[in-house]
Parts: sequence; C-alpha cells; structure tokens
Amino acid sequence: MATRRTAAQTPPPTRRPTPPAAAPAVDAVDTRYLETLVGYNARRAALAVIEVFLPRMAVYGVKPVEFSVLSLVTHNPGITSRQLCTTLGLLPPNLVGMISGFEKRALIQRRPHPTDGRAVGLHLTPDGEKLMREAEQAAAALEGEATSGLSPAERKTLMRLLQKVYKPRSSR
Amino acid sequence: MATRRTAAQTPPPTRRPTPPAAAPAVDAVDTRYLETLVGYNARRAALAVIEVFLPRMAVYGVKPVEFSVLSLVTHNPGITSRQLCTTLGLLPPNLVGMISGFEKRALIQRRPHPTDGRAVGLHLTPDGEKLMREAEQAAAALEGEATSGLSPAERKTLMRLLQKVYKPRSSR
DNA sequence: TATTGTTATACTCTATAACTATA
DNA sequence: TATAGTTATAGAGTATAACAATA
Repeated sequence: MATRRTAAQTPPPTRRPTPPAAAPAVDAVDTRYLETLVGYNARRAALAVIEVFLPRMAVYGVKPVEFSVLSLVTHNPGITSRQLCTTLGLLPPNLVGMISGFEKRALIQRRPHPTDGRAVGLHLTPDGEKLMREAEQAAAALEGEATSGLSPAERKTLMRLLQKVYKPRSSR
Repeated sequence: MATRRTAAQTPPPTRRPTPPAAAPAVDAVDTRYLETLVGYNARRAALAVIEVFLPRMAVYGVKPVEFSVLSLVTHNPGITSRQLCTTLGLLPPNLVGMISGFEKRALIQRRPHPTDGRAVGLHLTPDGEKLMREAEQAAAALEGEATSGLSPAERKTLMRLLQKVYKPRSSR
C-alpha cells in the first residue's frame, strides 16, 4: 500500500475574504469541518493503524480481517462460521475462502459441532496456536507504536469511547 | 448495507480449561482481546457511523467519500484534485470519475488554476452550495444520533484522541 | 526532469441469489 | 419453515502503469 498522508496544516488556516471574480489558489487545506465528524476521524484513525498493521502482519501471512478471525478462534475454540460473521460483521460467503485457506495452511481444523449437525466448530492446530501467539504479540507491539502519541490513560479512554459508539448499550 | 451487530456478551466469559477430546460449543463469543486493539475499535466505530450515514446521505445522492470531497470543495473553493487526494488519502485515478459525476450533476465547476496551467480549481455551483448546506446540516444531525451514547465532553475528547492517532505530530 | 490530470485496467473487498443438508 | 454452510457471481472500492500537457 502506498503511503499517503494528510498535508501539514498550520493552526489558523488563513481564510481570504472571498475573491472578486477570478479563481484563487488554495494554500493550506481547511479540514476543520470534517474534523468535527466522528465518522471521519474514526475512519482516518483506523486507516492509519491499518497502514502500520499491514506490513507487520504480512510476515505472518495474515491481513487485518484474517487476524480478527484467527484471534476469535484462538480465544473461542469451537466457534462457528456463523458466530464469526455475527461478531465481526462479515458475510458468510466471504468467510468460506478464508477458512479454506487457513485449513490448507494447517492453521485451523474443522470439527463437527457437538449439538448442531449443520454447524462446524473451528479450532486452531498446534501450528495455528504458535502463529497466533507470535502474531498477537506483534499486534500488541505495533499498536503501541501506532498510538505512541497517546498516554496509557488516553489509550484506555479512547477504547472506552469507541466502544460506546459501536457497541449497543445492552452489551456494555 | 445489511445490518450485522455484535452479539450480546456477558461480563465474565467462562473459559473452560481446554477440553479432553470432544469439541465444545461456544455460547457467548469472547472478544476481549480484539477490544484491546485501537485498530479494531476504530474500524468498528467507523463502520457503525457509516451505517447510519449511508441511508441518510443517499437522499442527497452522496456517499461518505463523496461527502468528504464536496465538503472540502465547500470550505476550500479553488482546491485542486491533487490537494483533495493528498488530504483525504485518495488516488488521482479514483477521483476523476467522481469529479466528472459532480460536474454532470452541476454541483461543481472546474476553472483554470490562477498560477498553474496544469491544475484545475474546483468550485461549487449555486446548486452545489445549496445541496451541501443541507447535507452538512444533516451530517451534523446524524452524527449526533450515531454518538448519542456520548456526552458532549466525551465526544470532544474522542475527536481529540482520534486525531492524535492519525495526524502527524507536526500538524497538531 | 517533475508534476497535474487522465485513461485503461487489475486486484481486493463486499454484497446478492440460490442451493444442500440439517434442525 | 428456518438456519449453517456453500457456490457462483456481481458490484464497489482501491491499486498500478502509462500517457499528454505544463512547470
């Protein structure tokens, strides 16, 4: 992924009083309105972290969503595809290929569900456990780097506020 | 966009000590590890807001990125495509069609850049100004709804912390 | 030589419809 | 009848390469 970063912006963006007729040039881009929107800021922050995440996790051959899936299998042995989809907001057809890939790489194993004959329980293999131990450690480390501008208290506050936005009240 | 929401989760997710042989079923999905990651939380929050944003902005015929582009043109008359790309992290080829579409809808007008013969300055038409007045007002309103779980102070804090994540230190 | 804007195109991600096997 | 998983496919979003016009 190519690196594209917001242009530097000086504190008080000089606003000329609107020109007579000719088109003026824009020197520093005024982004103040967009920066009042949670959606805009959250998306920009997510992309910034993912930019760091991508190359570091490529070492383990996993992309962001793949990491999320494997992490849930790690901490929820026997989880089903349906549960993964509901939890992560994915669609079933888009999970099939991912799971197959993990199986071919011998990272996960599919076992019959104990009570539901239609479902399949997902489990990490020993190789999968080893990879995820390393990957989760690497993820925690790079997260620290990506949010190095925040104090531990600020980081904790940020998590709490973000969860207030996307989690339904009943699950908090 | 279909609605997919995280499953309800009870506070202490019972962790069984790894089963002997048979595969156990997962009742409540344990998402505690993922929720320690800023990248995960920011992405989930961004998607939650966008889910509200999409249908409300469809009334004006603009998608999230299109809204961002038009908003920057609104507050930066004469801005160039290149400046839009740098500011929003877009790639030039992907902006061409969008700008053409806005021009065909008579929302923006392209004028020669005052000093650079290669560049084109973008300006809103009266129709574009009218649409963006309404759209920005609607966006502010729906943002309030999407973040109704936050107090004004919390909302302000959230913005500040998110910007600390994605803005380079020099531009803060 | 470098940059703005453009075309063409490829790749990835996400979404929809329809099918099977089981509940 | 409803649900878990799957297949095939369509659409949106994002990426690279190469070009003309201008700096």
